[in-house]
Amino acid sequence: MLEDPSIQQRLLQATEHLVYAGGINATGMDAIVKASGVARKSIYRLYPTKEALVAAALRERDERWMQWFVAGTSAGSPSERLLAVFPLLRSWFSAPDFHGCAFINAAGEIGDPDSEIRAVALLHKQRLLAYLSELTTACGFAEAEEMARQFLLLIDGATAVAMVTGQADAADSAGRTAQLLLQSLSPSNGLNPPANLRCRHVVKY
Amino acid sequence: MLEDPSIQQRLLQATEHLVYAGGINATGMDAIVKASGVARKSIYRLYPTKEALVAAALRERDERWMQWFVAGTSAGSPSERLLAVFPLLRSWFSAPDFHGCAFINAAGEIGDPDSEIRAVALLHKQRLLAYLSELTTACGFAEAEEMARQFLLLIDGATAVAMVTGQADAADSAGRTAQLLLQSLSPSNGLNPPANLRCRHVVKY
DNA sequence: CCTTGCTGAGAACGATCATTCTCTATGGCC
DNA sequence: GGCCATAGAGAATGATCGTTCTCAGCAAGG
Repeated sequence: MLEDPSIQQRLLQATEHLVYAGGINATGMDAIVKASGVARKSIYRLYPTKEALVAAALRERDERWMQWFVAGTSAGSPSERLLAVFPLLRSWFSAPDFHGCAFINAAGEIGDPDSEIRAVALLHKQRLLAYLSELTTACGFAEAEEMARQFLLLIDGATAVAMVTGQADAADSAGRTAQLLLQSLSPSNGLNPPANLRCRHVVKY
Repeated sequence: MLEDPSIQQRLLQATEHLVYAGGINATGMDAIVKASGVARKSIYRLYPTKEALVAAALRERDERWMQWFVAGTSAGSPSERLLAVFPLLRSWFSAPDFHGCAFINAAGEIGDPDSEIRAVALLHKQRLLAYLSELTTACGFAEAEEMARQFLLLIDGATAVAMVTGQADAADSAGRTAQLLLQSLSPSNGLNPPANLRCRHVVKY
C-alpha cells in the first residue's frame, strides 16, 4: 500500500544533493525534476510544496548523516569513540563536495523562524547532541550534558570554519581541544565519579 | 569628488540588513530599492551586479562587526580580554534579530567557490583569526596561533549552535571551554615561556 | 474488454527575478 | 540662464520561479 519507494528515494536524494551543493533558493524545481527524473506532478502529489520537499530531503540527510557519524565513532572505549569524531570530521572536510553542515546552511538561508526547514535543522542538532551525550555519559562524566554541548560546539565550529576557509585541519584543532576537555575532566582525576559504569548501551540511529 | 556617501551608506546598510535577515537569493532588488530609497539606476551605477552589491555590503558588515568585537574585548589583561569574548557573544545571541554569522550563512548559501561573496567570508574569518592571534600572542602563549584557531572554532561553533537552537547559552559552554584552554595552557604552569612580553600592542580595526 | 490511477514529459500560468531603459526633476558649475 | 551628471520613480525585458494543467503510456483489477 506504500508509495513506490524508488521514486521517492530518487526524488529526495536528488533534492538533497542539489540543495546541499547550491543552496535552497538557488535550486529550482526544473533542476530537481531533471536530476531526479521524477515528474512534476508526482513531486507535488508526494509533497504539497517545495518547502515540504526540501524539509523531507533534509530529514533524509539527517538520517544518513547520523548513521555515518555513529558508524564512524563506534569502535573502542567511550573516550576513544569521542576522540574518533575528529579524524572522521577531517575525512568529511576533505571530500571534494564538502560544503559545510547542510542544516546550518539551511537554517542560515531561511529567514522565517517558523519554517519547517528550520525545525528539521533544530531536530538534527538535538539528535547529534543526544548521541554525544550518550558518549559522554558512557565515559562516566558527572557533567556529561555540559560536555556534550561543548563537543557539539567543537564539531559545528570546525565544520563552519572548514567550509569558509577550505582547510580540513580545522578538525585537528577541534580534536586537540576535545582531548584537553577529556583530560581535564577525566573521571580518573578524582574530581568526578569513577568510571565503573562505562559503555552501558549503544543507541541505534 | 567621491560619491555622496549617504546614498552608498543607505544602500549598503539596507542590503546588509535584508540579506542577513532573509538570505541572499530570497532578497530581491525590489526590496533593496524600497528599503534603501535608492533608485535602481543609482545602484547599478555603483555596483555592476547584485553579487558585487552583496559583497560590498558584507565587507561593510565585516568592518562594523570587527569594530564591535574589538570594542567589546578591549578591557583588562589579554586573558581577561579573551574570556570577555563569550559574554559579548551571549549578548549578541540574545538580540532579537540575531541570525547567526552573516559570513557563514552567506558562504553556506553560495555554491560557486569562486564567488566574490565567498572571498569576503574568507577574509572575515582571516581577520577575526588575526585578531584572536594578537590576543593569544599577547598572553605569551607558545602556541598562540593554534590557540587562536581553537578560539575561532569555539566562537563559530557557539554562533552556529545558537542560531539553530535559539539558545544564547551556547556562549556560556564555549566560555567554559575557553577557560579550560587558558588554564591548561597557561604560561604560569611552566610548560610555556613566561609571560614577560604581554600586552605589546593593539591592532586597529 | 473497460476503468482507474500512477508515471513521465512538457506546456501554461502568474509572479518574481536581475537588469536595462525612459522620464522628470534637482542641484552644482561655467 | 544654460549644462550636465545624478537623483528618484517606475516601466519594460527576457528569464526563471513555484505551481498547476494537459496528454499519452502503462499496469492492475473489475
